Amino acid sequence: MAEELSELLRKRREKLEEFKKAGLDPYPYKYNRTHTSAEILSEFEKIGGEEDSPNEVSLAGRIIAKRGHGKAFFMQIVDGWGKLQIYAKLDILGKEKYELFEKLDMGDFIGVKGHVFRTKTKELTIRVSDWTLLSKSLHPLPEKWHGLQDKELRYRERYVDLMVNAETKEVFLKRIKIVKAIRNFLEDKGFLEVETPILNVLQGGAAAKPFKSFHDALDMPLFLRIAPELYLKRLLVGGFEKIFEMGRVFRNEGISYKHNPEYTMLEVYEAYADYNDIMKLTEAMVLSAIKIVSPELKLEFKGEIIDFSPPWKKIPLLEALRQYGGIDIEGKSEEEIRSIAKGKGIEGIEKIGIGKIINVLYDKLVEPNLRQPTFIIDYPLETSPLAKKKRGNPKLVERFELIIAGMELANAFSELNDPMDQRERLKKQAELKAAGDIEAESMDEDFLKALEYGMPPAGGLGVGIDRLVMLLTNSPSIRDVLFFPHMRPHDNN
RNA sequence: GCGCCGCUAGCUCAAUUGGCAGAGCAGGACACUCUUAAUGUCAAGGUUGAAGGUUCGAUUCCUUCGCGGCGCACCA
Repeated sequence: MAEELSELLRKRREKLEEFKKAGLDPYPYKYNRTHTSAEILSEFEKIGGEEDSPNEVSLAGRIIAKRGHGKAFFMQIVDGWGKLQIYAKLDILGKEKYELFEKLDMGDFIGVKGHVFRTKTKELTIRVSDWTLLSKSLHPLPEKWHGLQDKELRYRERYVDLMVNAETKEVFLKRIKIVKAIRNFLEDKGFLEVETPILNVLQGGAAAKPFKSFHDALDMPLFLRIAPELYLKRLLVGGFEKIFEMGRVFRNEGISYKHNPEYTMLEVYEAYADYNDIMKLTEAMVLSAIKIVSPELKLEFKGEIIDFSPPWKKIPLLEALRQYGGIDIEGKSEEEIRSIAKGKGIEGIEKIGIGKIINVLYDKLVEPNLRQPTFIIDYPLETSPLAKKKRGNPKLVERFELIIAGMELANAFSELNDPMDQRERLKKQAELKAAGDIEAESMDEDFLKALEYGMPPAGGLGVGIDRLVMLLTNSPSIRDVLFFPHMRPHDNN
């Protein structure tokens, strides 16, 4: 193995040995720092050109730049809060400590102690009186000017990407704030955060292909959840009136700029509310997150300006087909709609039902053209087995999706709570499943039993958190907002 | 799953028509006590993603495979 290491890796291992020989522990257990980089910058802001800080500080972090000058040395240290420059001098450290200091590599963690002063170029800097090795780095860092550019490496070795590309870290800090803003918004409104099973006996709550797993002791197959919906509704039955869950769901489907096999979904349920109430809630909640990154409610996404100023457009699906697709299917027979779809070049629709055809028409003709925030409302009954029929039109359901930049951000309905109706709809789903539709819902008798006990009228909402973060951070791919997006493994291990 | 593009030193990138594979940064040696993409001098660093083929000669042309990116399909 040792012979196969490149020059650079070998050199670093040699240095590790040199440090050990000099009596340094390359991996000590702890370090007492008095300040973070940000604390030093704010606390010693007023220090002038000629003076040193009255007290010594200590700082810990990673070396990200080295500038040697013979008998003096500058380095940049980065910690969790920012960067700070340090300055070491042979006179102060003494020959032995200074020569070891010179041997430090980019990427090594050190702790330094010293007074804070301001350099000729007005930069706050620690004058190092003592230093400690905290962790020896054995790999070279990427180029200091361009950083790590290769997308594959950035996703695979995210730790390096985070180390050297400040913009990457920014995106994830924003993600954390966005998630927090949404939690705060819901908690302020009296919603309680709950947790439900991820290992499911049945597949349900969405139209999607699940991942399969297996429980050895129980000797039974399990599915990773595709949505928490049916468990959250059981909680409505149990008496929780305002609840939400933010968590990972898993879908065994293709990967694209807006799809990852596991992603973070927010689901919200409110008793005694309908989809109109949920629409208002959704708008207010998303706006509370947008304010984190853009108080003026306008932002750029992939070169396009998205204006989030409320109120957002609200268009019935059939109306959207007229406006964006140039087709009018209102009151048309199934035959006529099929021929319209064929006329638009939609393939493979002979076997699917009329509701699905309308969905396909919508997906092809409308959704890509919806760039500004828009609620599409009132969907065909057939494709929404968990939503209540629309008041005054039983062919439709009370459902909306929030579309921004051609992406579905949210999906919500007036939740179906009629156990007889729900049983009929799940029966149809079970038939589809038996006929080979792997995305169809399962017949969930326990869920139906819960509904039979009585579930209050309620509105429910699902939000794709990753996609929201994409929009708010101008990230072109879902992989850019996931610390560790799914990647095929490489051969070499 | 299909199509197009990419893969060259640790990193960022060059390489003319198929003719000795190069630079910057990082790393090494030397010099340098306020630099900040520090600077100067010198030396080193490569199975060009993998395997095969065509050719006197392949980073370059062809085939297969791997990984990635983008688009399409599927989906949220």
